[in-house]
Order: sequence, then C-alpha cells, then structure tokens
Amino acid sequence: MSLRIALLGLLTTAGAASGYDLTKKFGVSINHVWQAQHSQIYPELVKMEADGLITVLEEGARGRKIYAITEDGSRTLREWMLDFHPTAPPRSETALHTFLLPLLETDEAIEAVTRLREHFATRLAQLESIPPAPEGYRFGQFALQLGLAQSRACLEWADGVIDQLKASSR
Amino acid sequence: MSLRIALLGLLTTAGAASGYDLTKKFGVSINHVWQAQHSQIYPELVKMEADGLITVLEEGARGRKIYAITEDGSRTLREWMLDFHPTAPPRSETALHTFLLPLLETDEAIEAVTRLREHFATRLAQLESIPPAPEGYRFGQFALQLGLAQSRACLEWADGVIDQLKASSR
DNA sequence: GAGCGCATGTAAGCTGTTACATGATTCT
DNA sequence: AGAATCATGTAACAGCTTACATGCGCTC
Repeated sequence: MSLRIALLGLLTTAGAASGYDLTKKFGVSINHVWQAQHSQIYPELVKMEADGLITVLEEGARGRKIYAITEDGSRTLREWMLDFHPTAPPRSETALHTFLLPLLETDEAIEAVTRLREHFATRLAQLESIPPAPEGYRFGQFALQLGLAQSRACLEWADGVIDQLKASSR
Repeated sequence: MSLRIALLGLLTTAGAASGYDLTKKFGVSINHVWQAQHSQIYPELVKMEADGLITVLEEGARGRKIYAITEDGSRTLREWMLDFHPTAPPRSETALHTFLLPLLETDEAIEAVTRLREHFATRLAQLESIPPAPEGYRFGQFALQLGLAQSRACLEWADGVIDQLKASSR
C-alpha cells in the first residue's frame, strides 16, 4: 500500500512523470522517508493504472510513458492521509544489535557503539545538508525536522552509552 | 538473517527453549526491538538445526521440542555482533505521512499530528513502564535507552510541529 | 560505430503476514 | 464433557532485493 501512496504523493507534489523519473526521485527528494527500485515501480504503475489511480498522459520516445494522477488517485491519497494511524516499526537491526551488546566484551562494545555513532553522525550531516524550506509550508519540511530530531537523539544516545561503557571498564 | 540472530540471541540470553516459548518471548522481552510470528519461527528453527546452529535438547510432551544454541551458533552470533554495520531504515510509513502533511488543510494537519503525538506518548509510556536494569549491565538495557531517547525526540518533534501549524493558521 | 544514459520490463528468491489446520493436555 | 491453553505445522499472498534482459537515442 505505502508504495502506492509514495508514488501518488510524488505525482502530486512534483507533477506528471515517467516510471524512470519516479525511480530517480526515490533516490533524492523523498529518499530519507521511502525508497523503491525500478523493478518494483514499473509493475506497480501498471496495476495503479488498471485501478484508475493514474493515467498515461502521453507516450514519448523510447517507450517513455508519462503518468498523471487521476481524481480517484487524489481521493485515495487524501483518504490515506486522513485515516493514517501510526504503528511502531516492529523491527530494527540496529536496535537488535544494541539489545545484544552485553554479549561483547566492554572494549568490543565500545568499538561497536563508536561505529554506530559514526553512522548517526553521517546521517545527521546528510540531513543537515538538505536546504531547509525557504518560507511557508513545503512538502518534506516536517519529515526533515523529524529525521533531524531522531538523528540527534541517536547521536546523544551513542555518546551516553560510550560514557557508561567506559565508566564500567574502570 | 536477523530473525536467526534474534533467535540465537534469545537462546543465549534466556537459555534453551521451544519454538512456542520463543514465540512468547517475542511478545515481551525483545518485543520493542524485533518481532516474529510462530509461522515464521518454526520453519526457521528447522533450518537452523539443519545448519548446525542449534540442537534439539529433548522432546517433551505434545511434540514439544527444546532447542539449545550450539558452539557454531554462538560463533555465528558473535561474528554478527562484531561485523555489524548499521544502515538507515529505508522506509517509514509515519515519515511518509509526515512528508505529505502539506496535502492537508492546516486544521486537518493539526489533528493528524495530534494523533501522532498520542501514539508517541503511548509508546514512551510503555517503554517507561519496563523496569530498568537493577545494576551493572543487562541485555536490553541499551536498547531500552535508545527507544526512550527516540520516543522523546518524536514527542518533542510533534509538539514543535503543532506549534508551527497553529502559528501558520493565524 | 562505440559507448553511455534513457527507458522498461521479467524472474528468482527471501522475508514477513494472515489464515487454515491439527492434535494433546489441563482445568473446571 | 467442554473450554482453554499448549504446541506445531502448512499455504497463500504481499512486499522487496538482486540479477537478468532488451532496445532506443544521443554524443564523440
């Protein structure tokens, strides 16, 4: 379901586009929020057209098909936005690793958490490099703020854990 | 792969157990970090036994099979812990919803974010109700701290967004 | 005409969800 | 005797990844 929503969202926020264009967009704008490969996108667009959520506006060179969202598609997207109820993501490899940290010796654990810290710092830097919305109210603005808040929290957590581990090794 | 790791981790931290026991454990101890249904666990245990990571210690009443981790299993788990490199989770329904918030009218968006806020508050309360490790260095302790830090960050984010939306509606 | 980027597709395989199915034991 | 719980499995399906496959159009 969410892939459809992401595609409908992109077609709304960025206008009509081909599967190829949409694939590229998943690599940039919406990237920190949702991702998909072309092998998943092309078949999904075919199904969405069959369901009347999008239409082919034109067929260009090299079999390029430009899709646009339909009334039905807009309604579906809006309903999803209004109905949405969050659920906690049930699986996180990083959290699993963290859960099992006491399996390692203290110095090994410090090394492992330092690696995590690096990762969080890199992610934070990436998000900080995205230019903020200039004014008003833009797509992705709030998601970016959420990503920043979470990255900062993770970074602080890693620093705290490293301190705890160092204290316990003395 | 990670399901295996979670199972090996549980067999290490909580000792030998049946598929049924492990299923229940995914419903409590490790629950905020990883989850699995019995329909996924039973076949996985069979494959893990075939791969020599676990063995059947005894077969009890009602076909109950008690599994224990093997040397090979412990080595695999330890190697995973040492090799682990985090990756950013590429998909979050909540972040996608957040990304598309500007599709809604301001008052609708406020309502939607208020629902998110509720969700984060509930999650935080759940994690806070887990008793902290009494002393020293326990399995799950750092993962719990991570969950708390992230939940608090999400809650603050929601409050900030609600403020921004209210300011923009005036 | 060789190579690159554009553009779309298919297939195999893994992970995870939901539902179906069965039988044993314990408790009331 | 009936219900609840213990205990294990299978099947169908959805979502996603990786790899394979093909052909057009532009530029050097």
